[in-house]
Amino acid sequence: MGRHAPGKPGAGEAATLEDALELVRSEGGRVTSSRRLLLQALFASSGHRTAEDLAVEVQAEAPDIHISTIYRNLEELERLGVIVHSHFGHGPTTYHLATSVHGHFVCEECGRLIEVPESIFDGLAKQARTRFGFTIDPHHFAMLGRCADCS
Amino acid sequence: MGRHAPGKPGAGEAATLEDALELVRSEGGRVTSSRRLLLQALFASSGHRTAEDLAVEVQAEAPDIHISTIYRNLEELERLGVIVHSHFGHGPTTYHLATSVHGHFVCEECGRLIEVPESIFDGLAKQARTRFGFTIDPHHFAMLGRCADCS
DNA sequence: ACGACTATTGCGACTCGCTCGCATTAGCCA
DNA sequence: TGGCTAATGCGAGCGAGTCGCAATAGTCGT
Repeated sequence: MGRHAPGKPGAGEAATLEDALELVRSEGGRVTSSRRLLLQALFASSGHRTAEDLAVEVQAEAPDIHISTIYRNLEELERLGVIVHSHFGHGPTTYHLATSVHGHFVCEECGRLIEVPESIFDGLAKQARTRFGFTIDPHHFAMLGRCADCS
Repeated sequence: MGRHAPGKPGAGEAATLEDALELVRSEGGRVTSSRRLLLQALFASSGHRTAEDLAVEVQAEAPDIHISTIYRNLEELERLGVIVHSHFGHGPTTYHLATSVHGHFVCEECGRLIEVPESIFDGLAKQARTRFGFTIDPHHFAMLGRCADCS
């Protein structure tokens, strides 16, 4: 816990919806209803959500909120460090709160997602660094393969 | 060496263009000029090629060959085990001969690609299997991060 | 060498997941 | 209350494929 996407100045974390809105405000952003609804959706379920998915939920409350607004807000919230996104093989980008960063294994056959502690990548990270000077980011892209049921 | 994408029945490898065409023929496929030109392009350079990229090269010889034909042939050649594809973060799918399968590190900042031996994933593979019953496929999707220059 | 059979092709239309420009709306602060 | 400008809705566009269909062309048996 306590880690977020690296490198962005002014990034911070938010444990509650109000914290997140406060963070938006403190950066000169405005608290709009689309922002609030989007954050509500994100805080309501702890899982991985696609933009489409979130749009449907937000639009249940306010049907006029456009998908492009969702994307723009997701981008902004990520810049602020409130959320992070990951890619699971084929299929759309998923977003979740930055408070729970972890690695992902995704089954190429059935699509099943397994959340794994980032520490499982420690050995690989070390080798990558010493042998190739490369710093891996195990969170951003999932590791693909086959789950127990499919292999 | 000697390993290819797992699981496909009838899969084989081809060391030369003629071997590959023979394999196509032996599976009831036809040796067409688009097939031959595509394989020529693939054998000519050992790197990672996108479909677009290959299309341009093929079309230099035969301008009428449509991009959809390229995609269909790439799919078929992969089914036969002649080539494999990988995904490098954002950006299009890349294809290369199955004779050199390896892992990939891709820099999220500058896009640089580092080819790494699959053995670097051995420790992770073992942990993934014992702790989660998950068999990783380190070739299909690249591991993202930062290269020495960008970190 | 000739058909017939059917794999393959070219073409165009379409999808998915975004991304962008632009005119309008609406937060926020004085 | 007004003004400044961030944010929004809308629609068009884009990259990377994917698909149905009618026309074409390899291959094989004779």
